[in-house]
Amino acid sequence: MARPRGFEPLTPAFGGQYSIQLSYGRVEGRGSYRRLPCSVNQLIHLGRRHACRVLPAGNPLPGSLPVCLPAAMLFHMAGLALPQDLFLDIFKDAPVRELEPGEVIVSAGEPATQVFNILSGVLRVTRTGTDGRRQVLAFLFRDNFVGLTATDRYYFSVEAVTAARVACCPRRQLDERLAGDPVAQRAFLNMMFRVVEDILDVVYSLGQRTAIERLAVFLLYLRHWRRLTDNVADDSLPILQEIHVPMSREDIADFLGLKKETVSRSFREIEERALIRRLDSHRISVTNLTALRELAGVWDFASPRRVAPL
Amino acid sequence: MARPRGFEPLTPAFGGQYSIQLSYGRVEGRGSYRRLPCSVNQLIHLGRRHACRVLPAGNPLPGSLPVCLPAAMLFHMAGLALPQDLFLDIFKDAPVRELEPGEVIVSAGEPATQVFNILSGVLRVTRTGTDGRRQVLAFLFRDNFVGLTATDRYYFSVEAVTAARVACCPRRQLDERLAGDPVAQRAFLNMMFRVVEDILDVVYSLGQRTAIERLAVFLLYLRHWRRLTDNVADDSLPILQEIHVPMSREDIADFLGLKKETVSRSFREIEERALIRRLDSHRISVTNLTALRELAGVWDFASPRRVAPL
DNA sequence: CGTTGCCTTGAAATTTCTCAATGTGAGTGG
DNA sequence: CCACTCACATTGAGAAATTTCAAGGCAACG
Repeated sequence: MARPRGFEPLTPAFGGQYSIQLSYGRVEGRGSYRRLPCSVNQLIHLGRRHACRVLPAGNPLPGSLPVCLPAAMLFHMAGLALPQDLFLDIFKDAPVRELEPGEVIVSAGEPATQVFNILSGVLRVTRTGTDGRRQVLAFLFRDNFVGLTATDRYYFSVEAVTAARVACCPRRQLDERLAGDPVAQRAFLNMMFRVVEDILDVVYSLGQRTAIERLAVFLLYLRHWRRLTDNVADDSLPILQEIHVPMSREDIADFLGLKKETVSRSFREIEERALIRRLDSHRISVTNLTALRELAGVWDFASPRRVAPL
Repeated sequence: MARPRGFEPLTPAFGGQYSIQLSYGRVEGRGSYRRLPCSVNQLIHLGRRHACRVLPAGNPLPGSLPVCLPAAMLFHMAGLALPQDLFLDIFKDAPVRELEPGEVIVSAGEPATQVFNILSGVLRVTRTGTDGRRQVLAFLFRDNFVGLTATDRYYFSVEAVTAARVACCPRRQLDERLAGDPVAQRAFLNMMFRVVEDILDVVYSLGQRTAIERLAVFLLYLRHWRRLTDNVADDSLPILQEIHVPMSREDIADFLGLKKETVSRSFREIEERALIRRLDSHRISVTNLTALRELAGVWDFASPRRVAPL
């Protein structure tokens, strides 16, 4: 089945129920990557020639409602291995899963039986509404941890953005570890504080910043993570001049609360202001870091990550 | 000094440094409520006749940057007293502070020495950027707890929206309590999970929902809190038909990432669709709850608040 | 060398914001 | 008791930002 001109390709395969989002229209059905849930003509007749993406329908969770509710516990670790990350030893002998781009390791609605630690690669944490709108809640990098929830089911999905390696550990094991070790539990709690702070920054961004400012913050955020994952101590090292953008424009858009076209245009505007140069669509060279920071309103993310001593 | 026609009144007094925000323009200076930091003519000459509000300048924190960084640890308790809220006894003999509307109990940048438990009234948690943009991170209701941070300074401000009563307790006391009682610490950790879930809902709202949808969610959220604070068991009780909106349009706007005019217009649109009636500006009568829930995409907030048993 | 899977760009539509003016209800002083 | 002021709230009109829809562009791949 050839893709008609103007149609965008579909995102990689999922299993199960789909909703096809055609900017405001919606069809439901079953299908997989190569096989559309309905004919292309049917899509066209639905009013728009611009089928965008196939998303798994956001599953309403038992006892609660689609999206606005308890979403997830996820969390960023401090990045660099800090002394208080004491509970990490549970991952020492844990089995490692190799992920292909697009592969799903956590599906919203499934029982939350496992927790994960990212060894390499980039993943995204998403929440999709029943109407197909998707919010990327976070990107996960090396040494990030994800999977714990307050309730017994995941309220978010986690998919690989790039090829990735992930250590998997039964959730019960973590629970037991924390129950038996108050120090580890305290470390865990401290990390939660940082997570909350990080998410509140996202709230500020989404609520107050303009599109171009959000993108500027995002670029600095990627630069920051690059620095952490590669253990670059010096902030001014030339290797940091280039920012690697592993995720698609669509992922960025869903993270920043924009549309992919707006993300493209914001990239262009930042480039026109001579703050960056686009080497290719996944590599950015920063030509004026100071101005980029000013635009973002953020100097650096390497702020007090260390937790106040107990 | 008479207020010229067209000018909006200034918000109540703060101490210290101010920034006057006149939609995009900005002056700095010192002053108090009645005495402007500069003459009205000076304001007018700055370009716009529409002085809006006096805000304390968002203070850049030492070692980090203005806004995007570690913002705050705050958190919502489950509302109803749940068995796992074991650490609350530290507030039993704590001194109680009576707050007037607008009174500040936590200022961003100050050392984080106290934690608070709300006994009655409504407060708001805010983060203000150096350019005067303000994001309301959360509203606090009865039995909410606020004040703990990962670092030793507050990264947010807390002010009273209505008259309120707040129990104050030294932070050290809470730290000691948690250090000595793993069960309380686990309860605390579980509450943090719920906080993260709540905040991620806000992220979804700000990123994906339209103005009118955000307002619909917000109304349901207020209804939910009314239910919790007043211990209304039955969701369909007529007392819940009326929603009390204690905060100003500006507060709502800064919470939802909109402007106050947009909030007003969204209220009107929801009213025109016959989902609500505006009794007065602080009281809303819900005429079609089902439709309101559909608009919000949220059925209820009373979802799994209880944490999975340890 | 055409297909595939993104990315970019343009133009028009829509939403939200800005600016300005007016409305309202609760106090307040004459 | 009656203006008046004050502190918001509402509304309208035009501007700006963002999204929608449409059409190409480009690099990788078989």
